[in-house]
Amino acid sequence: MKPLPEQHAELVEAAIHAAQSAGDLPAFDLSDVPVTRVKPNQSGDYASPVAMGLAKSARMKPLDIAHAIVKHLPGADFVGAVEVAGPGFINFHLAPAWLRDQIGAVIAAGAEFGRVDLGAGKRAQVEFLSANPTGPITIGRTRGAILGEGIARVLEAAGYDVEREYYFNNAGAQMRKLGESMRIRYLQAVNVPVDLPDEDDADFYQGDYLIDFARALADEVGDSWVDSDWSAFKEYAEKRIFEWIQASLERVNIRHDIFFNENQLYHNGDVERTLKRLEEKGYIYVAPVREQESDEVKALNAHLKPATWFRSTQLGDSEDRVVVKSNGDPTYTLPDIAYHIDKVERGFDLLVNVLGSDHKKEAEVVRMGLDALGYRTDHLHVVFMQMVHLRRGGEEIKMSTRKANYITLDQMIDETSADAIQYFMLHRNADSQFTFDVDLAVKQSNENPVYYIQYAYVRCAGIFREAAARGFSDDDADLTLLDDEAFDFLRKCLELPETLTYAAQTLTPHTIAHYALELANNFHPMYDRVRVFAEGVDPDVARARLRFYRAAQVAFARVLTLMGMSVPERM
RNA sequence: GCCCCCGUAGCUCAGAGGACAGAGCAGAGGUUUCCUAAACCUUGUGCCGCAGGUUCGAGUCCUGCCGGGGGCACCA
Repeated sequence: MKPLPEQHAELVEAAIHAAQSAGDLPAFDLSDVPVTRVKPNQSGDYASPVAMGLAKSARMKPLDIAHAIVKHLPGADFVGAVEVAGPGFINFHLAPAWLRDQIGAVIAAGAEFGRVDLGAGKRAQVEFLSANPTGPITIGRTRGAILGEGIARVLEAAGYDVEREYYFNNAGAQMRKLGESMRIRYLQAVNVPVDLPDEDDADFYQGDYLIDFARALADEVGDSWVDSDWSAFKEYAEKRIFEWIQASLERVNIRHDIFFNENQLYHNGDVERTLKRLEEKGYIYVAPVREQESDEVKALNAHLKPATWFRSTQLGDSEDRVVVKSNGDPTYTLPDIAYHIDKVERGFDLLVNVLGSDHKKEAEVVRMGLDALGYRTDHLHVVFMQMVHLRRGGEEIKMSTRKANYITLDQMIDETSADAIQYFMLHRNADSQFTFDVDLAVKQSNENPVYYIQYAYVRCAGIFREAAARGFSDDDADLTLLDDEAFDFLRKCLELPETLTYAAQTLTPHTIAHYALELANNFHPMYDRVRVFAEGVDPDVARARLRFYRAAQVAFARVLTLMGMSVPERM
């Protein structure tokens, strides 16, 4: 279904052209026709303030323009009463008959309800999580995972063909440290004396999980690995951690389509090729320090081993960036540019990358790298997210990843629920910090939006259980008997297409969470008054209401699914 | 120092250039012969950080300032 604001805008545009042809409006260029939703305390459902904006170019009073537009407005099944109000607003009321038909339309759409064709025929890729396999998914990474998956689902609902990708690096220094840490834990497990690095050692992974892995490994191979070096242990730890990550993700219904290993960019020569191409374009130089440094600094550092620099200042950067260190190893930047070239060359229409806001600079430099080589980057969007704080018992919990002072996704799920995590991780704008309140997430009351939303669906399901028990059917329901309050709720349901469109365009899945809460907010008070099986309800009215609740149920199932939440029949 | 984000009700936060600024929670009081009370009803709250500007119209866009957070590696 096309969003209603868009449908109204098309009518208004047609009306303006018709009015111009008829001489009721002068000729002028028309850009976008604005249509907004009308607030509940105003008259109408949708409104266009277009007349005010045209007053200058048409050299007419807004009210006269509005009347001219209304006069030439083409008919449409969804348009009921139309009025001009205030300084020149054109207010549209949805047609009652059309509204009644939407109940059947929503039911027929089912799981597809609200779908829009914004991305029809287009391919999108969402890269998210992309954490190196050095440890389990912590609460911060969870936000990235839920956000990425939320964006992917929104894009799918907006008609895109979506691929989910996980980019990882299992070759760098961090992985070597992991292997070393694992080796130490293994030696401990087989009772070989070994110095345990102290807890401030930045090279040592403190997590208990390595102790568990080491015990398991010792049970498996005995002490036959005591002379192995870090790489064997790295392999083992990596395998176990990846299994763990995927099992955790499975619990929140996240499955990536592609796992992209940074290594392949080295093996297939992409990294080297990227460097060469940048060099050919004159963006590369080799020197001990940045070429912008003073002669004094240069002379002072002339004896140092040179590094390879990307002249990003030519593309507006504040300083040039190292792409190959003086020891010959590339920095993260170079393979990252190569990776993005690969992504762009795979021909997606939309590329989304979910990153922590500490990667802002890096993302800019990668974009500059693509610009330098002439790749398009306008379809590349990076969604940055800020940190998650954790609160339990009214107190903030401090977390540090390396020091094993973290909380894993698994722990969070066990302590709260997968549904709570989905909702809370999604409900705030990505680029704002937010605090996950463990106590609130498990609270079974109206303080907790998770249950409030799910309960709306459960209440619908309850009605149909009752109907089945009584053998009462909604066939041939006469919807003219349906209550105004129910239609108000239906109007809210019909906002899903425009909400989805907006969420997809701005890559803001939190708007869906807000919408879901609004929907529940509109539902419960109505449910309280619009009863199906209560004393004194005429059977024909009951039939109409039952039919309506079928549509309401579809709407709640849809928003819950969009948020990755479960759709419980009972609570 | 440079860059990014934020500043809206007591709290947490929505807000897509349009009409009188809006949700949830917290506070106070009430509701159950009825499909689950994980619910409902009633009730108060705003110098939208400050100052300019653009606009017919600014919480929304621009500039400056103040306050808070984050980022600015030959780490990933």
